[in-house]
Amino acid sequence: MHSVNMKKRPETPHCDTCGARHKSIFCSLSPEEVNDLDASKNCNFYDKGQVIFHEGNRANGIYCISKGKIKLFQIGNEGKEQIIRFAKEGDIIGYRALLSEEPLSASAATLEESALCFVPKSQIMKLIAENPNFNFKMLKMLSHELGEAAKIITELAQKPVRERLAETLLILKSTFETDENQVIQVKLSREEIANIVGTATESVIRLLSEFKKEKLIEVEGRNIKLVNIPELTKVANVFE
Amino acid sequence: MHSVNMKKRPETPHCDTCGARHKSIFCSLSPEEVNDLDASKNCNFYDKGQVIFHEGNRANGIYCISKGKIKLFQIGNEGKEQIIRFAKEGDIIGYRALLSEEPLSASAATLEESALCFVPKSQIMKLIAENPNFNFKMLKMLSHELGEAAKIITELAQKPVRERLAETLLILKSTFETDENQVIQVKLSREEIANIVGTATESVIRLLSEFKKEKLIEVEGRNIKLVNIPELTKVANVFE
DNA sequence: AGTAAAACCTGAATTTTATCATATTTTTGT
DNA sequence: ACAAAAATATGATAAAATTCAGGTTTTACT
Repeated sequence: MHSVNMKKRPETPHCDTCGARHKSIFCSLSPEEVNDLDASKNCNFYDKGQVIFHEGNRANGIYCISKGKIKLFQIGNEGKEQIIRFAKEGDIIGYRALLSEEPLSASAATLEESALCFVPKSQIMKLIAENPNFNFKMLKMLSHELGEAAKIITELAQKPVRERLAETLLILKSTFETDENQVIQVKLSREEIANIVGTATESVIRLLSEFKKEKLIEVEGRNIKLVNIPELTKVANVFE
Repeated sequence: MHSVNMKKRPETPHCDTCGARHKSIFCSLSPEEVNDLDASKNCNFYDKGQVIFHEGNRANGIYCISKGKIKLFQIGNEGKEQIIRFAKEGDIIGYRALLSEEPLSASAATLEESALCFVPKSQIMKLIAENPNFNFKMLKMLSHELGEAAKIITELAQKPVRERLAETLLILKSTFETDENQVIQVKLSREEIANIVGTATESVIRLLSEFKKEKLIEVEGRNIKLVNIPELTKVANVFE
């Protein structure tokens, strides 16, 4: 038998008691709806670096992240990865293609060991149709994401690499939090950081060294510690 | 009395007979809903270059474009305009902020004389709540836009200016059509084109001259004629 | 029609960023 | 533990793109 890049484990939690659900778009479902959701879902475990879905494929449902960290990315014409956004515990992915009825616009891969629950299209459509609150949350999430995307467009178009990198570090902080030592709680390669910022890997390496010299950050392997956030904010040239 | 940058004219059409409505998200409303819509709307006329709404303000409704062409843009930190998207007859604008309940993420201004109907939030919310078809169209539009934004992000991050400009011309063609002479049906300054592409005005001027020399386009003032679309597509480096 | 302002154009200098080459360190697999 | 592979680092060079400066043309306004 050929090897499969997905492991199924017995300890799948019921949606009712799933911690991730309480932070998710499914947080305010009725007990009955939660049961329905649980009955329709399919939970799977993924190693670090595994692909969950591929750009261009059809979307048959969405994935709710029970545990772990995910990157969503497109492959540009020269084969270069562009990271579009991140998702973590309680986030859902794959909804854009599902709702637009277009092929998936991005691929998704895990950044660490993760557990994701697949929820079929029918279940999502049912919730949209029957639960106005859920529907409204969906509209809100989509339009929020659209606003975030517009911000990124303006920044990519107008800011130099140094500013974009500084801002990326701050965005990573607000997305994944920092521990008690101000270390960003996600491990990315220099190449992956470059694929967020939209630059060459060497540029990221050089600029991170600069930031280190300037005592803005400290670096230990893939751990990045934010030492001087006010100054980093200045470098990022953001005022909001 | 101070001058007001908005003119009201008597010949406002009823939504029922409005040509733009038939191309819009309101196209499949019931006769009763159309009456409701018409009763709630407020149609206004704008000169070329007038601002319809300002980034950062609260959204109290959406605007449906009855006639004309609109640019949506953000102002970057150095005060530079970044054009995020365009809208034309039958399109709506302002829905993102309305649905996310965030401040407007972009400003909107007319590119030519335009007529826009303002539809208050209550009316939109009623349609979303009571017309599942309308609601679904809304979800579809938002998620489609989100996909377009993701494409733009990858292109801004990865493609050189020359490719982006070529692609921008092709996008303008598909958004605003060309006349029988292959002239793109929108008039933009070189600076505005630069503010789509994310580059300096001089770069746009230089590259347009290049394209002209290479017989890809012909230029007469702000009219751009696409002479060799297959070759322009190659320059744009797009394959879809 | 005439003048001012804005837009457009072009060249040269400068800056930013990417690429290439190569060395070192770290990780991975056996 | 070891070799191989991958990731990180750094310098040198090249390419891309912006900025600046100076024109010309076009548009707008009185």
